[in-house]
Amino acid sequence: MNINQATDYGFRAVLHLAEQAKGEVVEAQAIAQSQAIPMRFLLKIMPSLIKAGIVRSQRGVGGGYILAKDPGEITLLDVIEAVEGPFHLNRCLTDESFCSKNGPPHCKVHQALEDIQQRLMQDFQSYTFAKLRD
Amino acid sequence: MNINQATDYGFRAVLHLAEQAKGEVVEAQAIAQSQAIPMRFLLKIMPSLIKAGIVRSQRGVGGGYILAKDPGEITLLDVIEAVEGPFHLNRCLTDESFCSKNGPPHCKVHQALEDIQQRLMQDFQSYTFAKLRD
DNA sequence: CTTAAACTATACCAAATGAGTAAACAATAT
DNA sequence: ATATTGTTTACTCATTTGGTATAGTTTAAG
Repeated sequence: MNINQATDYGFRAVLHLAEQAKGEVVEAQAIAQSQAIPMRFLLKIMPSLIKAGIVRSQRGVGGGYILAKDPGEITLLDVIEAVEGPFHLNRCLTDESFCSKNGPPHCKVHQALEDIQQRLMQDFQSYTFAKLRD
Repeated sequence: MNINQATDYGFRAVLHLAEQAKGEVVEAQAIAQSQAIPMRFLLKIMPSLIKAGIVRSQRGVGGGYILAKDPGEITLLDVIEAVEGPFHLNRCLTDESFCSKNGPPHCKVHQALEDIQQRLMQDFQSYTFAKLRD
């Protein structure tokens, strides 16, 4: 029941980019050092942020990373789902077949978890990197 | 970022006990069958519910499990913490040394996660098994 | 048009966790 | 005494986690 390390590093990488002057490209090395993220590991995480449309990259000399959209448009949930995939609190919410009481009506536990999950996702969504940066 | 299977089984085991007439002792076999929980696995989970003061057990012929307190006094959070241990959304909230930006003032991400975690815990706490049972 | 500085894609690895099984043990009602 | 029921501990196997390594691709600059 916790956010994994890759996602945590993702948060900090995006936050670092959000703190730059607009248009500033930052190389992996700089992100890794300033955020205390193992360089190689960061390089493995970045592509998922790119695929999710959160970050853009530039290769070659003078290359690096830059946000693909305004920090106000990027939320904690975006980064979580970019790195970890679709958000689910319980595997019975991922795949009905895991629910020992599946088939409508769902069991009470299932229903409660679904509601809690929805509120939690909204909470994660309410934090943009513009908000976090300030 | 999800609740593990043991905890999910814990929820359903406690719910099953909450659905019994007051004073009714239910044997592991019956819980396992009615909730589709592997018997041996259930037997391994129950002691943590007992240590947490949620359930009591009775050994020997005619033994089994019974809630140690009123279903209205047992919350989803109680079961989660009984089975998984203390609740933390991020390892930097468990152990400061994991936070790349530790030392006050905490980084913005840390602060946000702390707030989200607190609301999530309150949400889990707001579901009692009396509520779930009905 | 070569080169060095970046990122990308795979593959690999050790340790931890997850999900479940097994066997020997302890308590208790009859 | 004994069969029944929970307890404890250990074991197993697969997956995930967190991280490293290596070979490759893109590109600015000389």
